[in-house]
Amino acid sequence: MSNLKQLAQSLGLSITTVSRALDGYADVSAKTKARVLQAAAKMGYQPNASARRLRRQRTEVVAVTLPTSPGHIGPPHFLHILSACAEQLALSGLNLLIAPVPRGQCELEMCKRFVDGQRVDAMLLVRTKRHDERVTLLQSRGVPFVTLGRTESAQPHAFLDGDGFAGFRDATRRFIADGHRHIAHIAGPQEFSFAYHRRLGWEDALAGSGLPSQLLAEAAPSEHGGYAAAKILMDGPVKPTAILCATDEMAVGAMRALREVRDGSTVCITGHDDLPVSAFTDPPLSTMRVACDDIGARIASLLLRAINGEAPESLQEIHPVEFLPRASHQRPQRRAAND
Amino acid sequence: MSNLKQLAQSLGLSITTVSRALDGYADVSAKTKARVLQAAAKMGYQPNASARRLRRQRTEVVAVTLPTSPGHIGPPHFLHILSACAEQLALSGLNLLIAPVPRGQCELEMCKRFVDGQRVDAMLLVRTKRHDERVTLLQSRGVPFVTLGRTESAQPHAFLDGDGFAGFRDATRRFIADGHRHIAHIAGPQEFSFAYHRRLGWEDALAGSGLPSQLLAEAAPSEHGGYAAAKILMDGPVKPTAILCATDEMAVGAMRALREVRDGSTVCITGHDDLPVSAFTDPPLSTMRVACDDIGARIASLLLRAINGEAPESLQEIHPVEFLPRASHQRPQRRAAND
DNA sequence: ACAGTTTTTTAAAACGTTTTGGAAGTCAAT
DNA sequence: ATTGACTTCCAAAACGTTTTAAAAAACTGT
Repeated sequence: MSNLKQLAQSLGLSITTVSRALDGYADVSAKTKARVLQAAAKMGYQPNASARRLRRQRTEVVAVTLPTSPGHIGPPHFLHILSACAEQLALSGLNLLIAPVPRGQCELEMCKRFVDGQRVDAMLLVRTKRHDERVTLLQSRGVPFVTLGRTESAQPHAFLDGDGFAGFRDATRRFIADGHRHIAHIAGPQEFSFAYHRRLGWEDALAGSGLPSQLLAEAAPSEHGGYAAAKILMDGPVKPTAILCATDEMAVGAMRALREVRDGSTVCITGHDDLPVSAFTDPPLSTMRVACDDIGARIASLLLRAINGEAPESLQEIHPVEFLPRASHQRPQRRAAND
Repeated sequence: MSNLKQLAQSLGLSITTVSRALDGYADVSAKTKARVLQAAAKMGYQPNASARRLRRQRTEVVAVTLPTSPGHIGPPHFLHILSACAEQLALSGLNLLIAPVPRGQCELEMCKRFVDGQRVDAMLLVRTKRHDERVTLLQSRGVPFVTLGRTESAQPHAFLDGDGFAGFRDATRRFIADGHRHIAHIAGPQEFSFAYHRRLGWEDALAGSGLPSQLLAEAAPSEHGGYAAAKILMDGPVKPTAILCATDEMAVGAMRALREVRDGSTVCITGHDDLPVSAFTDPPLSTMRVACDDIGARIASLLLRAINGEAPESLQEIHPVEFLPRASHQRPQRRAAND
């Protein structure tokens, strides 16, 4: 509505002086500075974002494209992370822009528009694939970016990841120690980095104990995917006594499938992500989470450092995954009597 | 990277001609247009967004601030809606910008920055309150906007809402018809428009049958809120035999509280929103949803019409709410044997 | 070959900011 | 009074588009 020119005119000052006063330069007298600040506050002046961006050649925007699988938007736990990340970025004057990817459009196209249209200073990539063309694109364009989850890109890039391999390996070992011999895994689509590493962890533990790893089902990372996969596993010749699910959502689906098998046996189950709902399932779902309270903030910090030109090699973090024991991973015992 | 000037130079044309060719004006010869288009495609030219916005005086951006309650981001079902909305907006060249509100910052401040910084052509408001200061702000600024949920603003504004009143009234009547006499309601914070109307619906049905409406508990719209509220209700002097929860999330929490009461009785329960998880709880949660497949698209359409200057009075939609019967609202019967 | 008409191209202004490089004013020291 | 240093201010350029208004070029029919 109001712009610098009007503000300057109303004060009898030049545009330059007003601009500098607002930006807190030292070469404007204390008196005029106060006058300008007051007037600006009174008429609610806010600099026009487009003009500022055009002149400054930076947007102060970090974008993340949010993939929306058919009828399903990325796991809710992304949003907690993004929210924390936005909060931290805001401290440095950066805005986080979440852009849902329309079903028709491919995500790469969207990245291209952001980058080539110079709409962003940096990008955040979630749902990274082992071979991710978004990474290739951004590397070729020289745009700073951070991925949530590793990739197998030849050229190093900034990322933050949880140690899904160790998490699933250790959880599997725990089942083995508990006497389980038929331990299944409901895996996410293996092109995704996170799903791949989790499967590898499960396999590694089984191999370490000389157990076979044929109780594997791959499915969409949703309740329905977990449900369908568990159905298949329970209909197989060898019934699992324990199942590790790649995500909590899948575990919730799988639990329903297990309830539908009424042979008196109990199948132990675990998930990953610690969704809010997981503490409220029946039985409460034992799960895992990246053992770091502020992944969001850490990602923000990586982004800032990437924007400042730090080398990708020094912007890579892998955080341990912690196990959250609740009821669902334990053998029946007196669970029914307790909770 | 590349701009119009470079493109024009490389073609031996003026900036004007190139620009007009790309925009498909009729006053540029077919031959040169083809030449320009080809060259632009080859060097991957994308107009600089800031420059274009500055000149055009519009941003082609619609923003929605996403409130993030402490440690909790707005219900996941918002995101489905937003995603569909983004998809539809994209068809008209508009981008949907989701901006999580940092915990420290108040949402109103954020709206102000968007509006006064001329960062948006319109805004979408979710989690509307009965008396919403964001509405007042936007009205005073004359910025087009649509709210998801009514408000009690004196001045009319564009909105889309579900008929939560009728939904909860009818669900309550259904319980009454089933013979229930102690029907509780776990309500959301009453400053929120949706929570208020749902409670009114419940009360209306009770009053219509001469039943008292003292079995009311208000709580945060989360699993934990529902859990705590149900605990209180079940500890009261008069135990409910049925509970309507304002949201599915609250219902999930309440179901856990009900499981912890082991007196052999079964309490019927319903939610609202039809979250993905609700079909997988035990028992599957009977719930409600706005009976409209494409709320997101409808919101997008309202936004576009608001941007085009249509009067708010003609941009108000209230959609019926449909009941989704699953198992949780039914008296025990042979539920255990079925699923 | 010329005026009239239509098609095709372009120079220049504008959008609202930031920033560069001085200019004008003030003050102290000579 | 003049110099130099310092403070305070400002004109003008620049960012990359779109758009207005007009120039140039290419056709008409005579």
